[in-house]
Amino acid sequence: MKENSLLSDLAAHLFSNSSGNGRTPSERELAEHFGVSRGQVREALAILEAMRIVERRAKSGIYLTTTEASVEAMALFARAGVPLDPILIYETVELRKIHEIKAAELACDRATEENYQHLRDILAASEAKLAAGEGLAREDRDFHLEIVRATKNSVFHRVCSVYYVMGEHRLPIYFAEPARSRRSHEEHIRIYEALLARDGNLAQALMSAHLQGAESYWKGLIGSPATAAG
Amino acid sequence: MKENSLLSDLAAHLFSNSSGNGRTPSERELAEHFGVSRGQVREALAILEAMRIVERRAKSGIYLTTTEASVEAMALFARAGVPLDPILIYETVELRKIHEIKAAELACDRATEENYQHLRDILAASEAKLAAGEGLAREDRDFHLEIVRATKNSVFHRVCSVYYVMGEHRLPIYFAEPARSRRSHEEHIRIYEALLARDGNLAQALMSAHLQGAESYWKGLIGSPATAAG
DNA sequence: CCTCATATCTGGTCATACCAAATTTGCGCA
DNA sequence: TGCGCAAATTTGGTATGACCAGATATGAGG
Repeated sequence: MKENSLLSDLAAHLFSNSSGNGRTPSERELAEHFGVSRGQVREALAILEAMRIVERRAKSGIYLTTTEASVEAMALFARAGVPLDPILIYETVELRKIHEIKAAELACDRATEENYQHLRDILAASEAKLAAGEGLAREDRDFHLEIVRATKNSVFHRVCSVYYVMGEHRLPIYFAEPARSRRSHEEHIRIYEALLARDGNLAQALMSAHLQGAESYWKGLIGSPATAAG
Repeated sequence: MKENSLLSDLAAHLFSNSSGNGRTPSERELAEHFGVSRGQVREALAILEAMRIVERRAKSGIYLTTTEASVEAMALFARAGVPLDPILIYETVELRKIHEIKAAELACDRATEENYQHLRDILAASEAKLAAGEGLAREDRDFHLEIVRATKNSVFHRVCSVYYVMGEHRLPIYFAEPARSRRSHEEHIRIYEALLARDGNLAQALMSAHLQGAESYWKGLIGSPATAAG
């Protein structure tokens, strides 16, 4: 779990210490602030630039470019604790629905015994967590990603993995409510049964209803997405 | 168009010059090979590591980790001219279908006059290209991405942008055939009309049929995806 | 208050050096 | 010949310092 803490810290720092025009402190200042060499700062900045979080202009400075940030960048932000624009969260949930309802359908055709076994393991782990009064953040993520994995489309899995990283800090909050964890778990069981029966339509419907709960939760939390227009 | 050529070249070089266990040449060797300082190589490697293309093990070496590469990494590969695993291409096309059919439906509800104007501009540009006997690679990408943009979901757009970067080298080949360009263009027109009529079902159906053509093309080119199982 | 020359700042790049752990080499022993 | 272990080497991780040239800020002069 060591990860690259400088990268996360730097990303967070840049957002707190940028002037109106999005200009951040210079490499030399950042190096001094974090107590590392300029080389280390440059390495981290290279990554942030590849993620389109910042733009480095020669002989001028480093500027934030949030509007163009890639999805991988958003995951990094979430990890670093940088608050994401609520609209982005709402958009992510919508995209997640598109992905996972389709994944449920495809998984009905393509899931192998290995996938089913993993799902059973995850459900068992969930039971244990529930019995212990703990939240299901990790198990929820594992369950959903295993279904995506069952589509046998690795690109699909790569894409979906990203927004679960984004939710790393948020899911535990969502599942802090025991009633929510239990209901989610029971819905997972029904989805698993539909997958096992290879009933594509049922799996889609159940997944849709399941995700609707999450969508409503976020909607209620961040208010109307009407401001997203424009 | 300058881009970071060292990054692309390095990625390509690592694939050509790695030993059986995936170990690549050392930083010092790479620096000498490309005629740059070790610092530059490290900056590029930091990005490749962030993309999960390589793993740097302290005091040991740099190792390829293709299986875990992110989608952004795949786009980088494509740009660098590194041949992608045909299975990945097939998987990407499948994912694209999932995305864009849904995007067409959503766009019917959310497209604004600005979107329609952009689509008209792109179609006009396509006509011009066709008249000049040129391929429609760029216009095809712009058309499809504009529909995704019309969903007003920026995360959606970010995700979809990635695999158009991946196709940068391939699309021109696809559209080299004039008959294909013309048919594609005519299908675009029909899709535009469905969007304008805000007929979600029709737009989905047309988009599905349109993408089916591309899927067949790739399928025929790379053979049966049966080997993707397992 | 505006203009323009000058001093300063900034990213881009390179060369070197040291560290400590991983890896390889090779000597000596069985 | 084969094995084991210590010494030499390689490797990534990190820091320091320097130079370049263009962008930027500063300030004197009109």
